Amino acid sequence: MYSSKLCIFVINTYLVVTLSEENYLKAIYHLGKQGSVAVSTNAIAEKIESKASSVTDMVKKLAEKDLANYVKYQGVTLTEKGRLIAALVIRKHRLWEVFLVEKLNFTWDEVHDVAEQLEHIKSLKLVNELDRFLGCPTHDPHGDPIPDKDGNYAPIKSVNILEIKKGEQGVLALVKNSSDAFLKYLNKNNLALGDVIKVVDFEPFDKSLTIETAHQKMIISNEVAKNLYLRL
Amino acid sequence: MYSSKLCIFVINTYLVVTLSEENYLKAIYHLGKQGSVAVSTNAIAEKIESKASSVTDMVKKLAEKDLANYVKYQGVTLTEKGRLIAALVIRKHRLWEVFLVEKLNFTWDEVHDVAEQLEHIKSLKLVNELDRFLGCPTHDPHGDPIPDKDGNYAPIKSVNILEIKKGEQGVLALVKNSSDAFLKYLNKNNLALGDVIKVVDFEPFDKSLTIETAHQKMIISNEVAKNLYLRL
DNA sequence: ATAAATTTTTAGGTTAGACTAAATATTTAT
DNA sequence: ATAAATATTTAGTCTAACCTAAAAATTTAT
Ligand SMILES: [Mn+2]
Ligand SMILES: [Mn+2]
Ligand SMILES: [Mn+2]
Ligand SMILES: [Mn+2]
Repeated sequence: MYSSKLCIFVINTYLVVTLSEENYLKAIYHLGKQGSVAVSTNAIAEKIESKASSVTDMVKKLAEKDLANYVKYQGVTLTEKGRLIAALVIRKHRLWEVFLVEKLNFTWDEVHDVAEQLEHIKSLKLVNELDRFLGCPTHDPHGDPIPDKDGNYAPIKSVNILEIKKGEQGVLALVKNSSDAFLKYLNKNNLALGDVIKVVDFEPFDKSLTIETAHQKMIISNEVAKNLYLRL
Repeated sequence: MYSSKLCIFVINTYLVVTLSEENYLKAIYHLGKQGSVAVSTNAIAEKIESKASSVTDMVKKLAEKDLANYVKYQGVTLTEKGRLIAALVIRKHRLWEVFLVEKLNFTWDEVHDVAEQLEHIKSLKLVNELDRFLGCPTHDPHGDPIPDKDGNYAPIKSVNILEIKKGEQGVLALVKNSSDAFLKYLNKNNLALGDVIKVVDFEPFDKSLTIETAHQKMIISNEVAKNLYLRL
């Protein structure tokens, strides 16, 4: 998907991207389908918890460095370079999350803040050795795919639980929301990645769902259901 | 050595110390016997590769935060708080160095730069779990002691090879210089931590030393000898 | 004891990355 | 089509962490 020439370029320029720039690239990547769809400065500001005016400044700098495409009033996309750097930051983030859960006894709701720091550590050897040490995992503790060293990952094949027919079941493979509140809700209700979940009933009134797991039968709100993805 | 009240205080204020402040605290700690002996702004500037005028600014800020004691023209020492924070940063640095060597196939000359980044990651759980995961090591890959969670470590009991009598031997336990050049010299000459080294002869002319290991007999310069410490 | 050399501080300036408030462009509603 | 609402950019500030050059203090040499 990315040329090896580009990879080598990025590897060499890699070190001159600041922590703040990495966070912007990541935000644009996440908001705009890997940076391919234009995102507004406002959307970025909200994601990054800053102000639109700060985003305008930074986005100009990214365009200057050929990491983003920016047209006034028309939003931002990523260049190939920008997209690859973003993917490599996300790769590190997710590998560190695996490390924290698998090796250091963190729970899936504890890893994100620390991974936000670790994702900025700059060392190619570190990330590649970490990958090897963890057994080259393909998914992080929340079911998100881990990009390989070229920034690529297999397309997600899980489907939202709301699109599954009554009576059918699947394995919980991905949670689309990694917020503390949501993950703690799942913990409290004994729902974890890998659980087999069966859709028992759908309530048209509030669009809630009755589901059944090995442990229990329970009702989940539409809001919760939106964030649960199953592998069939 | 540190009161637990202080530890709790530091744990709570910990997060408001910047990366740059941590580096200054570490420099003062290393230059002035754990910060107990006054160090000059020039010495700090050289260590940190900055300018004395920048150090003066920062040192005022550290004094402001009650992390350092600073009297104009008379150098800097650390307060108890400053000393503990410095020790905890060094703890992280050395634990990460162990991790890199033991788990990620780094060599002892490759770890320092990455550890310089990792030492600033802020998470109490991370450092304590890392410690446990590594089996609570007491020394890093260069033989330096690892402070415990209260910042304490056992006094070093190794002795410089120049102080050992002809004919006696010991185990290489510490290298006082972790520069790339020095560690690569040791690699090239097959000298590693844990090796048994015997002092065969001392040459008064240039103060060089003839030593013998399991693999070889060789001459080392006084410059090299100064950095080798043995456990008897 | 005084002058010279050295060290340290002060004064003033730069840059990255943030902010607020005002100006301008775009979108939505009438 | 025009006005109102919303989104975005510009202009001007701020702070942390650096810097250089000049001033002041301290140390060393005569
Ligand atoms: Mn995360
Ligand atoms: Mn995740
Ligand atoms: Mn080191
Ligand atoms: Mn070390």
